[in-house]
Amino acid sequence: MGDFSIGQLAAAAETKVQTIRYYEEIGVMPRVARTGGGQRRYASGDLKRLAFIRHARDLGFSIEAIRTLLGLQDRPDHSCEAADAIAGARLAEVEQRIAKLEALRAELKRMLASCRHGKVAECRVIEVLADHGQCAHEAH
Amino acid sequence: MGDFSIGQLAAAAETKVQTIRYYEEIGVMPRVARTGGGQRRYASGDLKRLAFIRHARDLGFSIEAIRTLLGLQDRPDHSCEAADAIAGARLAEVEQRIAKLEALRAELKRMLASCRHGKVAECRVIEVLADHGQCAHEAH
DNA sequence: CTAATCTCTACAGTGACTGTAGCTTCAAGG
DNA sequence: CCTTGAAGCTACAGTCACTGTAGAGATTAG
Repeated sequence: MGDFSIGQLAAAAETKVQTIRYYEEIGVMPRVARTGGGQRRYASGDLKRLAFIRHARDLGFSIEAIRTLLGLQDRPDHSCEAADAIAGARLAEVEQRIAKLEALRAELKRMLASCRHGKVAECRVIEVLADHGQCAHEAH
Repeated sequence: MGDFSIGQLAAAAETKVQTIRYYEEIGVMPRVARTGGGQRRYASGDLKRLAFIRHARDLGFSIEAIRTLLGLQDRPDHSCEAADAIAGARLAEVEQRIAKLEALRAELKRMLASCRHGKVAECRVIEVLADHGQCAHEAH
């Protein structure tokens, strides 16, 4: 069971060294024991915690949400309702974001398709940007 | 035609007053004339420029991209190639983002669907977050 | 023992705003 | 003309989640 330096931990979790120190500072990673010279030494449990955090971040959870999820992990007997609520909220966010981006994609495609690739004066891309009224979708 | 205060301009463009001052500071909005007492007074051309910026921002263009697009507007005889390139790059970004979010949505749905809503100890949501290996998609 | 690599702290910078404090100016009503 | 309340002014701090830098000290392989 490991006795990693911060660099080894970073490599193992595909993170940057600074990010780990930042996580320690904001309290989502623990303040671990130090060598005589003051360098951090991590164990395998710390790697698991960091992997959890990174994975949740990759899924777009905020640090605050992760803080709650980490807190839940420490109370295994508790109902997981709160975890479900957080994941559910994240799903709703993602679905909204997708809908918005799809409208945006359509708009950009339309813009690009109608451009005749001539002079700026008659460029549809510039024109559409200048006049919201020419947008197909009112959404944004 | 117009002789707006900053508040009226903000209302007309559905922006905040501070945002307009920020745009002035970073040089995408002009430093306009002031009243004797030092308050900004805008004309209709300024509203058009602000609307252009806001619309482009709503479509997700960065301020740097917008700076270039605004520069192009001032050279109507120039080819609009650069504008097309910027819009094309934005479209590619949006498509990538959508693909990533769709993978994410699938992941979150799977997580939530397999949770039995019991104790934290056997919660699939927590479990999947802890172990990346349980993800269906390797993408992220 | 030395040289190369790593790690340390502390702080500044990113993007695109947003919010706050403590003032001054403006416009409308009396 | 005067007051009052809303709106404007500057300057700066805060947001989020890192990322980068400087200048020092620690560790490790040869």
